[in-house]
Amino acid sequence: MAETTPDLLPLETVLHIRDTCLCLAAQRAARRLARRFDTVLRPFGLTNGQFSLMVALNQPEPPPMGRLAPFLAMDPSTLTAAVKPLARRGLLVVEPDPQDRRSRRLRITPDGVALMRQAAEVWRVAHAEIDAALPPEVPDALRIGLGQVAALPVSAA
Amino acid sequence: MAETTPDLLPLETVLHIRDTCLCLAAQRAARRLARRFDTVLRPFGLTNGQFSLMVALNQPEPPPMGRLAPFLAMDPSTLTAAVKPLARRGLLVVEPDPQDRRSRRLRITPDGVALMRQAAEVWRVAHAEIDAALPPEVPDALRIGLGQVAALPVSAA
DNA sequence: GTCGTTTACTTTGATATCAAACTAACATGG
DNA sequence: CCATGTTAGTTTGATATCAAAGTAAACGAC
Repeated sequence: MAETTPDLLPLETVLHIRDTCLCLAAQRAARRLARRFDTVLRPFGLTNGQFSLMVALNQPEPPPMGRLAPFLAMDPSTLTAAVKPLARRGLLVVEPDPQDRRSRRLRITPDGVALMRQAAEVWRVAHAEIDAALPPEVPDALRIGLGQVAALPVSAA
Repeated sequence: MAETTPDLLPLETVLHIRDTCLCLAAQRAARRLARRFDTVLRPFGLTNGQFSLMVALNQPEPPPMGRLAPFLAMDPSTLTAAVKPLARRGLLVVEPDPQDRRSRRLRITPDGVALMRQAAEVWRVAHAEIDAALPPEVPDALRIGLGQVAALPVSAA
């Protein structure tokens, strides 16, 4: 009787991690939501992340990248990369800040606004479907909890 | 007085999306958690996603990729790519299933088990820190809510 | 048996993600 | 001034992510 399987971690450890790890739970839920929004936004050539970024640009003053990255909880270099396809399509323009030439502000263009008007409507429909598919108390509970997780410090106290 | 800003979306629309979009909230929280676990797992050369995958391999029967992808809510092609660096390091081996040669099972190696024994301990510490940093009712509420989101169908009903 | 269909996975091409190292510009102490 | 330190973004290299198209094997109807 050949030994084909190496020793494993204790089963209880594995089940404990699988059932309690918030990182895994968040990744799974985030992927599922991302795929749903990617699907409905595909007619506009936008991904869920591009949509969220474009929403954040709807401010009277074009926000500098240094404010957007923390808001989206993403690395500055990720934002640099994310801007490129949107700028290439003319949905936003990158403007150096005259007051501080290190800083770059992202300004949504009229084309970007026009696209987002339509995209916001399909967002509304898709989000209503998700809200309706969850038990009524879940969406708000998630907003509160996810907000507190996003507000956690990057490293341990 | 030059017009420098194009028309924007209605402010109330933007604020509504920003404050209620579960997709954005999940992405932000997932990124924050991912970065924290990436940090503590870095000494082992593992990312949070690699850790979750390796945890899932601790089964008496090596699971086929076709079961792992849905469990992790990821695309099969993403799993194919994720396996490569782990196989290259000898932490797992890919075994064609003799019963169905289309199917491939992922078997954790003794090296993989040894690494995961250590990694599981830092996971425990890091996760306890996160639990402690959140209001006491939040972690369980998130587990429930995130589980229900992950269980949503990929496309709308 | 064999042809069409379905299933399991891979490949390709594009974007997403971050760490580390880098550049440019501001800021400040001397 | 200017030398030093800090801040804002970018680049590079690696992995992560998915859609679309492709390959190979199993299945099912006939």
